[in-house]
Amino acid sequence: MSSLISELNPEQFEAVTLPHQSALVLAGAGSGKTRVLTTRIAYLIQSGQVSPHGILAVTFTNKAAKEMLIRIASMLPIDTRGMWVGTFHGLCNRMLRAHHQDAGLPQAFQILDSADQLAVIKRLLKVLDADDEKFPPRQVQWFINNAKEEGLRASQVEIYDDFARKMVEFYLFYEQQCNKEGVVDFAELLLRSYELLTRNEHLREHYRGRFDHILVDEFQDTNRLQYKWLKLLAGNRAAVFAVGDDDQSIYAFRGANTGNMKDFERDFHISKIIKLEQNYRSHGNILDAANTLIRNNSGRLGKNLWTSEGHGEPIRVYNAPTDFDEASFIVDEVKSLRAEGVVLSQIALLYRSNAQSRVLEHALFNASLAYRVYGGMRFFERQEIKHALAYLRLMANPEDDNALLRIINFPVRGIGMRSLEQLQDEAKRQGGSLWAAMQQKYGNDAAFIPNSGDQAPIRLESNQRLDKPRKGVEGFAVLIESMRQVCEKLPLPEAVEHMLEHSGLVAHYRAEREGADRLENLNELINAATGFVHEAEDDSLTAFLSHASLEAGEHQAGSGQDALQLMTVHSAKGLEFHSVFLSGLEEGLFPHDNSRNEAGGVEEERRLMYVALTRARRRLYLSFAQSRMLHGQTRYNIPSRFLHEIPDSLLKWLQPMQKATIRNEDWGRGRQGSGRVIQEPGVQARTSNIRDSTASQWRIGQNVMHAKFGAGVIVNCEGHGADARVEVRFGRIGTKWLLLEYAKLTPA
DNA sequence: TGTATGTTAGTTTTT
DNA sequence: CTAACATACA
Repeated sequence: MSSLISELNPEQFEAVTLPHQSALVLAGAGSGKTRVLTTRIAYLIQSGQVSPHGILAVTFTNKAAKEMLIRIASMLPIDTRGMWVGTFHGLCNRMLRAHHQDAGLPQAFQILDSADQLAVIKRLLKVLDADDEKFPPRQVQWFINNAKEEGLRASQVEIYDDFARKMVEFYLFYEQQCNKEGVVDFAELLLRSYELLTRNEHLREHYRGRFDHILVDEFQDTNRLQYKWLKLLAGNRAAVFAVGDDDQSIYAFRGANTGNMKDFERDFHISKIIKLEQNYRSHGNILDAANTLIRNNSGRLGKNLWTSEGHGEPIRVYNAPTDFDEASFIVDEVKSLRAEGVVLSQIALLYRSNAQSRVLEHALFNASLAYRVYGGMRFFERQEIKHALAYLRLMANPEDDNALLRIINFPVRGIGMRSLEQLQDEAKRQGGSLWAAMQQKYGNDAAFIPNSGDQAPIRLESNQRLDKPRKGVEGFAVLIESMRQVCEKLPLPEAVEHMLEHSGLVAHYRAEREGADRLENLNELINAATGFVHEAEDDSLTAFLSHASLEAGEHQAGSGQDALQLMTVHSAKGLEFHSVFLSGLEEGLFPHDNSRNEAGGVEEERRLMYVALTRARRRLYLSFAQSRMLHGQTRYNIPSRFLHEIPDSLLKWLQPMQKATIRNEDWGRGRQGSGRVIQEPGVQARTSNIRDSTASQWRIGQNVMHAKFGAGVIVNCEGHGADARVEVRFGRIGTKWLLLEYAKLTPA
């Protein structure tokens, strides 16, 4: 026991050993948040205050949940598999599976991921003959999810105009369709579970009696519904231990509600907030930069990171003429870092939006530096995997129209629009699923399924193709039903293999020119099933399908080789690196243009910046480019306001290497007025102070100052003499056309 | 039914 | 500029 808690600092110790009461722990970046959370769980169990059974710990990502379980297992000699540790969605799924009848769901209900959900909505809008100009499917999806995350059913949504009326109508149809098919989307998992506990007093009391301690990770990311769910589950008995950091709330755009922290204080009568402010990750300068920056936000709960380590190196800032130069600067620095002995996997290249990775990748590729981009297509989202899963889903739950439509003619088996329309009409007439309509049309199971009942299972040798004798819709129905019968009796991996072979998927991709990768992925699906059977408590097909929906899998097969890490700032949250390059620090990019109009948008961007800064342990580079190719156009941006929010004393402005291509413009020096130009070996001073004022004082890309609007950059020029006008992009105001004769512009 | 061309949008993302 | 999506055509 003492070994568990002996190495904690006083605040961590207090948090870990808190008696049975609800608490809010404000855990700064790198302050040992996960450690506190898992150590508390171990402490509670080891000290006999609670059994593993009485704990519920919830996180947002599968990765975090897995990490938590691993750490608990390393501290305690217990089997963690039965513990209620998981994501909100995972735990809700678990609850709904256990009480599917009470929740009004079929036993094998399937989970729709976002893409599936969108497909259902598109289908529905088509059936309703909705104008997809006025009602884009994505917006309908957004509306429905938003409503659900507010805890509202279609019948409960307030209708304030015709548009909302239409949206609610779609929502209602969508609800009915999902119920008919026995499918639930992500938000539905939460909402169903919430409603189940609300309505069913018996169950509510059961779970309230069971969970003495509820622990919540990344509490600042909870949405309204998740908060209500927690509150409902906790009742007035459980101790809720919420850990979070309001300064790292970067998901408001998807419903995260920082207000939950303040509500939590009130609703759970939190008398004292424990703050973890000692940072074990970064050197002082980095923390000072982050602290100063975030102080510009209002309504913070308040927190200041500190370290017992020294100041460390200054933060390096680089002002590049173009995005291309910025990339090559990064490449050069990475090379010298590597020469100093920093491994590539400890270096991160961060950017605000994915589009920015392109120019970086290009430069890295040319320099033959190994890199890995995060955030691409994930395993269970791949087309071929989606197809395979659709077969499995249809076998598990034939009412799943979405799955059926995906594969009824894939691989092609001669089912065209006409047969499909007939089927859909029939389904509409019956008010049932497509599968049901199929049976109606082609007779019931017994009539068209060979070898059903108690006879020996169909023998499926590789030379015997089931889909050969019967074509079209009937053939498809026979195929699915016979595969279902066979797979029922097989262990999961073999069932998957059987399906892959007999569905024709393998043959299809084998015939395809570019199908090798897809075949490999299909093979990997069998491996995934094998792995799942070994790890999971429940190794049924339904459980595997839930797993596939809830856990889309690692982004890419980690090649394992040492490589640079490229990712958005969002995906870097929770990670740390020896060295971090943050590129594209420009107004319009970071903070992003689209955030400027949103309420609290810039503050969220600032929190994002805060997250970015605090990823670095030892060395931090900030860079921006004066011109950048975006959407096929060259954009001229001014440096990000965030750069100006970091004290000069922490920064070291690097100078570009002198190259033959350097243009004689006013780049290559530090921020105006800073006067802090520090030379370092290998880096030369700015090219020249001499400006050719006669030729073109005002040129595109020129930085200027305006008395009223402040710093800007010229993005366009036209006219001559008294008519001469320039278009200037200012940070906050946007772009303006100014007559040179009147606007008092000065070069900056 | 698949290809070919045109159109349009283009933050962040986990479940 | 590109990639994804949609509509048009063979």
